Amino acid sequence: MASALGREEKDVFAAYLAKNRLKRSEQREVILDSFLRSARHLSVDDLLHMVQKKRPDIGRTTVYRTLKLLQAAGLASELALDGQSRFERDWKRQHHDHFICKSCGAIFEFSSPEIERLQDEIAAGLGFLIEGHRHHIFGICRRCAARPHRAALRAR
Amino acid sequence: MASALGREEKDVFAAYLAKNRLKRSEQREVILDSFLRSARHLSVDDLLHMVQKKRPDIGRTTVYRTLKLLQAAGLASELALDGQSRFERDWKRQHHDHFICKSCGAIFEFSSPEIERLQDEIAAGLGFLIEGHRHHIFGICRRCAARPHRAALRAR
DNA sequence: GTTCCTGCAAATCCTTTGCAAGTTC
DNA sequence: GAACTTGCAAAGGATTTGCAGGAAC
Repeated sequence: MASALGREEKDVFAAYLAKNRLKRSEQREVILDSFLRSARHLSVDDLLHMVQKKRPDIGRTTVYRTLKLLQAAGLASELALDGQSRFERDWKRQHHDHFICKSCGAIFEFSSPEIERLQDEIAAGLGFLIEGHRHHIFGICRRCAARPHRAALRAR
Repeated sequence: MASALGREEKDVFAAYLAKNRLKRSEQREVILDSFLRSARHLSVDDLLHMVQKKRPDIGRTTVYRTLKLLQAAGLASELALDGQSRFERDWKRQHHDHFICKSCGAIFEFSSPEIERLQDEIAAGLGFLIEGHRHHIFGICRRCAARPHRAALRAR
């Protein structure tokens, strides 16, 4: 099973490395594998911990560096959240944006072709060439809204 | 003229301080005044420099602290951009979002009631209570698009 | 007088970089 | 062997905090 998981992405990464005359390494393989198995929206620390369960000697620096490569290869995308970045799989995923719960920190995804279209129209009106966008909605998720005490507590 | 500029905002700030048993100070006045005169979307450094033209002894820490107060008073809002925050006036301004030119760094504003409405609908469908949102569009502005050399240069 | 402010220096937090040693090709 | 990687420690940059002295109320 392990070998089938994210096979396509592993191939893409291998091709990316080859094309750029970079080398494979066990660290990079372990990091990519952990990344592919992970829940979405992980922080560098989340990923580091997963990775270190398999190879405790892999350092944080290497995780940072490998995440950069994954982004360059089109496999990961970064979510710049406040002070800390989070990363999610990006290979062949449709574009989407995020709701972020201020109470529990959970991140939900949404997408709206209509919003995208409106965006494009507005940009076109300004002569602006869109390269990307980030649309974050902050609030309280359904679950936290249903538990006022805990929600209030976590929000500090 | 100076006294008329942002009179309402100055009153709001004075009221905020009073209500919270905080004290006025010349530093806070100079900082608010500079903030009100400024172009939009200034960084802490931009504001610090403006402030120090009038009072070179005012420190960066005080600017940070005063910006927090201005936000709490509803006079300023923060734009968390990548590594560096920017601040803009927020008193009685209609909500808007931002285009950011990756080439020259310029920030343009836009707003779309339609997008807001779609957002609200999507959130409602998820049982999510919206508290706010940030919608940033990145790309190349009309001016930079018209000057390919300079644009390419600045983009590094 | 008490409480709040200020500026400095030091501390944080996240992320990047320099470098010597180890790997991959 | 040449070129690339790694992990550590140190550096970076933005922002916050501890604290002693100074203002405001």
